[in-house]
Amino acid sequence: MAISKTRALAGVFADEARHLGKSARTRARLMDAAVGVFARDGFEAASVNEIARAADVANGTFYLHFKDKDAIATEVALRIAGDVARRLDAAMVDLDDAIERTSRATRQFLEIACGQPEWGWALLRAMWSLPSLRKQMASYLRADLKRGVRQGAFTVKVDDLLIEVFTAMAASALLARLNGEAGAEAGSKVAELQLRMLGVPAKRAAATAWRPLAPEALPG
Amino acid sequence: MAISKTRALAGVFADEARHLGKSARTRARLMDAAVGVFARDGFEAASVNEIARAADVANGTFYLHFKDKDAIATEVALRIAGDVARRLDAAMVDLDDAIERTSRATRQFLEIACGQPEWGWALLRAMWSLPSLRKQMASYLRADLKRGVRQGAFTVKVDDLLIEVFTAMAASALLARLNGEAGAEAGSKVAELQLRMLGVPAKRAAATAWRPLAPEALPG
Amino acid sequence: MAISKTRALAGVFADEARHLGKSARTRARLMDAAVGVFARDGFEAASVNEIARAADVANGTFYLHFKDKDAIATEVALRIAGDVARRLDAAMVDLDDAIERTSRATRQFLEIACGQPEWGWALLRAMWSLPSLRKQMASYLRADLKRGVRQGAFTVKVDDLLIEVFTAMAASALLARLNGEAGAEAGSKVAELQLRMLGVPAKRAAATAWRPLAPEALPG
Amino acid sequence: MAISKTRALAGVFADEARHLGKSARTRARLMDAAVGVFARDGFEAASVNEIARAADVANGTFYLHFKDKDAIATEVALRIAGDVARRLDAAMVDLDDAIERTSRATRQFLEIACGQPEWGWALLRAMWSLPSLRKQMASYLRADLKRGVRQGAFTVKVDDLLIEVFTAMAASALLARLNGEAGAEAGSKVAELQLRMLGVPAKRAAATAWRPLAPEALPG
DNA sequence: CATGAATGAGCTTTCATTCAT
DNA sequence: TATGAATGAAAGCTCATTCAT
Repeated sequence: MAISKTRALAGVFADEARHLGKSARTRARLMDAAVGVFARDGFEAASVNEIARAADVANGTFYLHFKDKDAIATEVALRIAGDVARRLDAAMVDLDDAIERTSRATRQFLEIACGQPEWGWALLRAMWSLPSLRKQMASYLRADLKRGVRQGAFTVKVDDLLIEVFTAMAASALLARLNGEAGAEAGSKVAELQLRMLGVPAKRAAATAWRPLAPEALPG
Repeated sequence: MAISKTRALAGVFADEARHLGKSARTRARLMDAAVGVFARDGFEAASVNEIARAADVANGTFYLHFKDKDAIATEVALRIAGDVARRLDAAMVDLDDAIERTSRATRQFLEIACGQPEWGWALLRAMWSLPSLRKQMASYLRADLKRGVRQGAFTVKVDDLLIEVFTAMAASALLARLNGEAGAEAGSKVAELQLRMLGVPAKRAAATAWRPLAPEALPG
Repeated sequence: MAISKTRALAGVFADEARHLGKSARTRARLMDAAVGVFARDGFEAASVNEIARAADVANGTFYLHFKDKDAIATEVALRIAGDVARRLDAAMVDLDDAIERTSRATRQFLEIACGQPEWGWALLRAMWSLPSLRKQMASYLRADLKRGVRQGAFTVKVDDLLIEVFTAMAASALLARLNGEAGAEAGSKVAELQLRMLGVPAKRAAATAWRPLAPEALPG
Repeated sequence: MAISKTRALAGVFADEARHLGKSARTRARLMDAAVGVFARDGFEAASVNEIARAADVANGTFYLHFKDKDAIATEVALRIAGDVARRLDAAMVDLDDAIERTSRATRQFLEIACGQPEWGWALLRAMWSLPSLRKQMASYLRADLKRGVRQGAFTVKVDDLLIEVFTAMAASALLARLNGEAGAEAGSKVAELQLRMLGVPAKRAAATAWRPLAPEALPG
């Protein structure tokens, strides 16, 4: 516990960089700080000085590590997205059923993003302004949707628009949760709607989406 | 055609104010300019100076007509949303079937927003940063969804989250169209997905969503 | 009483101009408004627009009557100073004793200026920034001081510096009263100090400075 | 002499900060510049940009060192007042006679303030708009006036109004000297008037106020 | 590598002033 | 005369970015 507490304080990136060189550690501190500042002030209102201050480095130091505000924002977003995707993947590595996979992906995505609201906000803002991020997340998703079609579970054509729409549904639920307008059940609600949309019979959709998540599948 | 071209150049608000006093015309010019700047730069990045320049008035003139950027943004967003809602309403005044209404609302919303891409972008950005705008649009939608439940066509619970999700689906399609990633068929695609999600049988959903829109129902 | 109330509402200048042409009346309204705005906001912070608004005329109208803010300020100050001087003069027309005259001048000046705090502030600010105003007020004063020397009551050399110092003493008392730091007795206190400074024996100075002012000598 | 000339050019604050860090030196330059601009334009009319230009730094640099115009004005005024008070105090440390002290305070105050006309103007303007400055200067004065009363030399009641009036007399002499309307004798003249006002017999007042100031008591 | 003082463009806002009506 | 919309210079202030140390 003490360790995880320290982790939280130091920030996830700083923690990962603990054993790297000084430069990498400073860089990581900046990224952790950026996540916090973006989440608090929003991307536009965040200032480089503020990020540097939060990272406890001189403002000039920022520019040794990042070209500008956009650069750190993009990097942070991609790293977060990559991390989230990796965790989702790991949680579903031995799961074959597409319906189950799709439902879990949405539900666990929300759990992870809401468990670390700062990351959640950063992700949300990044999904809005970084198409490349959406593309990255889409590749995992596309595979599962295609799998569902192959398995005869989904009766839709899998194309870019479907991916966008599916993603937007999850994103809107994330926004509602981060805003406090929706509770923990939002994940199941949206997963159910998504499955219905994909052609899963209502009963099956409800059963899958509302089945309790195994504790080991939850974020740690 | 010549006329509609002039209209486009002058901007919709300026056009409406053509016969009003000088003050109202300047105000309208500023609103048209704001639409363009918000659409191009986003709300946060837009500057009052830029809006004034686009409206071809001195920067000080802006403050004769609006207290600040928020004031013009809110007014523009509400006027646009009101205009769109009015047009949707008018097109469906004699339509009773909820499935039909819901499908049409999404499809025509996209037609209208894409027909005037600047308005489309402004709407999209406003929906992101003005919750009040989402609430306003939601009220129309909620009525139709409830109607569908009453008619036995929709098998979902109508709550805030459903509204948000439904709206997000339309918004994601709008984004794809404005980005050029999706074509005119995006409206039907999304409408179909929405109907499936609401519980409409796949066949009926497809039939309704892809039925050609009567020309008179299209925006003029 | 009703009349004097109306006077107060309309402003002194407007009242004086009641029977003049329209232009003169507008001009007078502007001057009354300026007195109020200068007193409330200070000269620097006062804006022409605000004066025009207080006078209930269009902002452009201001420039038909005054070249700029300085012009109206100077004119207002000189008119006020002239008015005050006239009233002081009238109240002392049959008074020969220089000691008495000097004491009364200070005390009644304070009464008048404090009776109309807006005029008081305007005067005070004007005395600070308009040397010409100080010169104007000085001429009356110089006559009385010389009279006192002639009468053998004052044992000082009457020169510019004495006038300035004497005036500054009255002004500082005015400031203290307008600030609420001093009460009605400030006039007598300062008058006594002035007389002592001029060489009047302490007893005589006190007796004169603290003798109740005849009611008819008070401002109406 | 060459050195003292350089000092004058660099400004007193900059000179004091010569051996400090770069930040402190820039800050000092800004304060010197502010003294000059306040003296020339007055506090209200002075602009931050103008101060920065006079200090030969970028406008943004100003805000690295001071929150706003008020902050630098207050600091400058207090530093000047403190400096003047310290010098007066030092020159009178072994002086017991209240009459002598009071006379010297006024005369040397004028010498100091006129020896550095910019500081004189800044002081004058600050006394007008910063009551806190008057209060600070008053505390020294009050002690000497009370001492005079204790010693039986002054026959007045020492209260706030007396302090204000006494201060105003010195200030008016300072103004006259800075304006060029009065010469070096103004100090003695005013000191004499002040002593007479306080109750010192005319002869003694004149003798004290006009006694040549020892050279070592003059500002260096 | 890191620092942090300095920069200056650019933002929001106010306001004295002009001018077509 | 009077109006009031429009102007544009200039104010206060912020912030991404550079650079000497």
